[in-house]
Amino acid sequence: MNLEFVKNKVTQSGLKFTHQRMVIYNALYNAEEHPTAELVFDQIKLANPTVSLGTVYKTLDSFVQAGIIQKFMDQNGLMRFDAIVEAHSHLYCMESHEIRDYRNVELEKLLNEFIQSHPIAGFQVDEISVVFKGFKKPEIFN
Amino acid sequence: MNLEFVKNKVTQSGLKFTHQRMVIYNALYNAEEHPTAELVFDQIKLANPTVSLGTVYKTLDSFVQAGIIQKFMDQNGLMRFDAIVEAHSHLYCMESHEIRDYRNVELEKLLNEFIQSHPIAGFQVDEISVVFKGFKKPEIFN
DNA sequence: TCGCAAATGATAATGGTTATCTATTAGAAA
DNA sequence: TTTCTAATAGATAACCATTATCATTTGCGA
Repeated sequence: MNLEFVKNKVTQSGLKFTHQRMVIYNALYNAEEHPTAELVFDQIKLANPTVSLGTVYKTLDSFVQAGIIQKFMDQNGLMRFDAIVEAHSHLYCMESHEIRDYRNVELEKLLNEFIQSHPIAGFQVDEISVVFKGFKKPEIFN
Repeated sequence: MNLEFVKNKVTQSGLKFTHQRMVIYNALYNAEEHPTAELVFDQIKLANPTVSLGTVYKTLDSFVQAGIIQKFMDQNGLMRFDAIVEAHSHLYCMESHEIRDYRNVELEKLLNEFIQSHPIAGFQVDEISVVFKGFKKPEIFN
């Protein structure tokens, strides 16, 4: 992971660049799934035993405020974080509760066109998020 | 509200019919928004002061297990309940945090066709839920 | 009407998240 | 480089929606 890249990410929004922020951004950026604060904490604590869980929470929240990461609530009420800021949909496995990204420009186009041509009375749509619920086929999903 | 309708709803899935279940189903069925357990509790407690919050939680959960209502997690990590079991999308107001139903058969058709023609490798989709995030126009939305 | 499994009510426990408060530190200014 | 200060980190307690526990009550089939 490029230190300069992370430093720029953190600094660009006026946040001070600290070791903790470096490590936490890094862990999130490299995570396969959409980790909770606790999962990020577990990921970094071996190499950084002095970083506290509270700092992980606060740091992730700072990143969200700064717009360099996203967060969302999963079906179990856990806050999950995501280094990808672009709009995207999710796959949710109802068995394993895993959550993966799903991006498809055709789908985005389809939805945008739909909402353009079918405006909702009394409501202005800024963002459309789709969750595909189902079951992963284990042999391929990992 | 028709007592027989509620009684059938509750009984059809093998649940015993109690006063509490009558009152709780009723409150949910007539709710405009998608209430939390606590909101349902507030709704019924004046007329039913002996019903406990724990019972509301347990009862709503029984209904979900029985398939006669739905539940979902909102963006703030609150569990919300919904008497409408048919698949439908939601409007989420980022200002007031209100959640409303949105049903559109064209949209459902569009999404089903999309997923038919664009199967996701390693994942079997059973349900598609869409959240339109934006802002309500107060004069119309209520 | 009886008997019992299911449901209720009261209460405590859980656990993810947030708040608080003191010590530390990044980064601007001198 | 040194100094200064607001921002940040760490430790800890508090919060609060939800769940678990358990004794009591009750719907409903026999």
